Amino acid sequence: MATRYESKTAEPRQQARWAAADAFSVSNEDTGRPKYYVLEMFPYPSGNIHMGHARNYVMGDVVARHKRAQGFDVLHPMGWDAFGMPAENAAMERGVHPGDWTWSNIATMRDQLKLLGLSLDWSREFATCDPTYYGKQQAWFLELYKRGLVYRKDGVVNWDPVDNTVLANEQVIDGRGWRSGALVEKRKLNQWFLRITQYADDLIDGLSELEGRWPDKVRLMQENWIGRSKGLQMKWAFAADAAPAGHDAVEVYTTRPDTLFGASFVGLAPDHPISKQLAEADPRVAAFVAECRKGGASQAEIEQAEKIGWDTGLKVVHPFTGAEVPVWIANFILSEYGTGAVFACPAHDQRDLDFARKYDLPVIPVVRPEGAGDDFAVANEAYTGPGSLFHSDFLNGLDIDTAKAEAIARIEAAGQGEAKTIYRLRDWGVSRQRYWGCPIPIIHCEACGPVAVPSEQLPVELPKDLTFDVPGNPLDRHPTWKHVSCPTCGGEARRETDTLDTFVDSSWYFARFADPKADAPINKAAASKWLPVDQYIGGVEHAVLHLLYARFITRALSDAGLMDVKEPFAGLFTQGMVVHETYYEGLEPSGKPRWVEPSDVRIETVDGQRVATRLSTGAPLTIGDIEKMSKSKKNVVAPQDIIEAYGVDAGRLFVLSDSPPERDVQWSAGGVEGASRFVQRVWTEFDGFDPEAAANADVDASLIRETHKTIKAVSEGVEGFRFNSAIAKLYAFLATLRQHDKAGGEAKKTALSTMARLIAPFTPHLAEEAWARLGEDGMVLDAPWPVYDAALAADDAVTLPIQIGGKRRGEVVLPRGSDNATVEAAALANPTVQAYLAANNLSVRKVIVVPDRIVNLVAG
RNA sequence: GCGAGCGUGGCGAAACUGGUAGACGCAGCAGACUUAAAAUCUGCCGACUUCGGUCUUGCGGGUUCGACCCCCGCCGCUCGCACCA
Repeated sequence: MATRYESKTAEPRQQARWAAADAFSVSNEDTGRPKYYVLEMFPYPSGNIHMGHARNYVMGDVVARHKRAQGFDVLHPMGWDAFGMPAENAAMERGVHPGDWTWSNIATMRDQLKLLGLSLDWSREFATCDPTYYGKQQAWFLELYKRGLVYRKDGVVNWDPVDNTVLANEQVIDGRGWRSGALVEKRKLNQWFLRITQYADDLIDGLSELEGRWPDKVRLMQENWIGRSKGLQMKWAFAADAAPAGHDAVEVYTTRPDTLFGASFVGLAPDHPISKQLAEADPRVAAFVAECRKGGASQAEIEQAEKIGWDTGLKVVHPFTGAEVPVWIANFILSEYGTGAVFACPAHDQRDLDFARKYDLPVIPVVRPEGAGDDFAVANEAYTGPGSLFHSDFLNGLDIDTAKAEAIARIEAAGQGEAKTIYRLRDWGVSRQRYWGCPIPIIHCEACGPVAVPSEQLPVELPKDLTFDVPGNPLDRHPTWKHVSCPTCGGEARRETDTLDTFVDSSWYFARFADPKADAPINKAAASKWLPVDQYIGGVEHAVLHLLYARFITRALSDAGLMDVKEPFAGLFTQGMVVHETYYEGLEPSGKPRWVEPSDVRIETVDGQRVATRLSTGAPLTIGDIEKMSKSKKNVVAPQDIIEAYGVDAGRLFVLSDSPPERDVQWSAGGVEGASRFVQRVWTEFDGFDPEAAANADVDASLIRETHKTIKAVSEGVEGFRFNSAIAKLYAFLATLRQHDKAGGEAKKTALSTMARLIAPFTPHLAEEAWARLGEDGMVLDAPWPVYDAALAADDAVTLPIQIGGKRRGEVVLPRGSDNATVEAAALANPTVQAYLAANNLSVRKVIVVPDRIVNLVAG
């Protein structure tokens, strides 16, 4: 009688074996084996491991275990992205110290994570809030400071009024703070910046090397974010005697110098220095500028906003024709982009056209599509397509690219401007007015200015004795911490009280994992062994945040000689979320649904409809949308509960089996039960295996074929990140094994041994138990990945579908590799085919044979 | 508005470079075992059908011996950027 598989005892037993063998610690010494670095985006210690984490880390674990079986030295570390606002919020709400709160969360989550049976090298674990980590960050920060990549400036910054701190451009989503969701305000502050724009070209150009190993989507998002455009920066001189004081020209930027002959006005941003100067002199201009600022901030408003303008009465001179062109102030011109001023060619730019139509300004087409005549005109839609120049003097007849080059050449020759590449990307503002972050290692001295903290004084540690009862930066309020003497002159000085954006912490942690205890920020030799990360796995939400910052910092640190790698992540996979149906029992008076937890819900099918009832009260429930698991909607399923009920392996299997990894997976109780059944059945196969049972030649041949087909399919599934397909093949292979449950001999044993090794990345505990039950040596963990043999997988006979005119009408079974003439003869002789042809009065005109696949009869 | 992606049974999905659409799982139905239920096992499970078949991958067209796959035009959904000159 077969025994039941007890995950509750088996899983801890196997985890203990791995721990006793220290199975996942990996050495920095050269072993002669190739290296493979698998990394999942490390978690913020928010309190508990949730399903999204679990899916992320299980995917990484599948890759890590598979690569190990393939003979690689696999580095698979784990750490904690431990600085951040929630810790300070907890301090304010509950009076706990952010550090205590964070470290206790880490302890909880580490235990939860260990339940998942991940092949992690825990000896390399660290948290970014540990001075042994952030002190090294301060060291390299100062290195970049020395090299001019860190600077301080007054600037208009994004201010999050809820978190009371500054945000970088990347951290403002739809005008709101990425974390708090509060509407972001503009403030003028003195801030520290990292010169990411210096790497703009390199960051774009590097993307092409990642083709194929990074999702196209992410590469494109980064490219768009950096937003490189090539164009012309040029001066439009004011007409004689008409210049405003202190200005002799308006400097504009354009990507369409080819359309210069179509210029009908020059536009200034409301914040342009000339606009401001005019506003000071004329209250009507001031009123107009104020009108432009009103409502400007939010996206929806910008979209709706009508174009408005103010004719300054000033005129500038066209560089080619000498004609006078009016200067307008317009609300749609951005002061932060380019020079904050443009020349407008309404015929070939929709915004300019909308504006020109409203204010009745000339619209002169200068590019016409192929075939259009001299009368080509635009109505209310600007022409932005390809074509050739006309109405344009010396540019007439040229195509757009040639005309651009020619216009630029003429302007440059005349000394009126030059070709220029500009970027949408701004420097990265890294100052945060918060306590729980890495202190910026700078001391401000009245006499000497900002001075780097000397290296022997690093790390600059955070003080512990603070109060969090008032808003604002607690560091700044600390009675003594900021008062220091100047390292240069010894005079009275003040520490920088801003801390670094936490995205700085996560911009180099992957390099620190190479040797987390190194004296240098990065152990160059160890980093050279392991980096780049071969497979990085995480959510798409970091496409232009973390992933861009990390690429920048890696380049900067390499240029500073701290490491030797430019591109940190050779392969990237962005995984989908874990989502769950929501349930609610009526609405609150406020109109919000009264959410009910899934554990309190029973789903039945009544008359083909899914009906939800509340278990505890029997009340009928409404089934809501399928959404990302979140506490507020109560649609959360905790990994620990699943492990308790079904075991880790069933949970691991389910999060990977139901959807492709890049897509969201919908959690369902039924789904995980199915996975749990699979675990049981696999065990039953191994447990019931009788090594003494007699072999059977026919069964052996088909088992061997299926074994090899499965090896191929599962290997390809794992390598191609199609875990769901790989798992489906494993289910199918189990069905095959079950069909031959009485079989014995070598073929059956090989099939089972292969099964154990193929399931090992997904259900490692079960695989170990099965391996041991089979009497194999050692751990399946160290067993080599099965090798596919095409010859053994090949069927002797193939079933060829017979199509007539592309529709399947019958089939014929023939030996594999039959020649076309044989196939053709067999198809034509097929009784079903003959009957069909006769019934429809058709005769065969042509026969197409795809060897071993299909035969198609063209009939008429 | 611009850019990218997606659309296949009741549901999640599969189909490798154009070659038997719906593998595998969930839900459902029927049966076996059981005093009964659960568990387990076996079978069925796209739609229509006069049981011969016919239709079927969002809609309309095209290319091809053959299209979920390639091309053109629509419709719908999701994501990213958003007055970037």
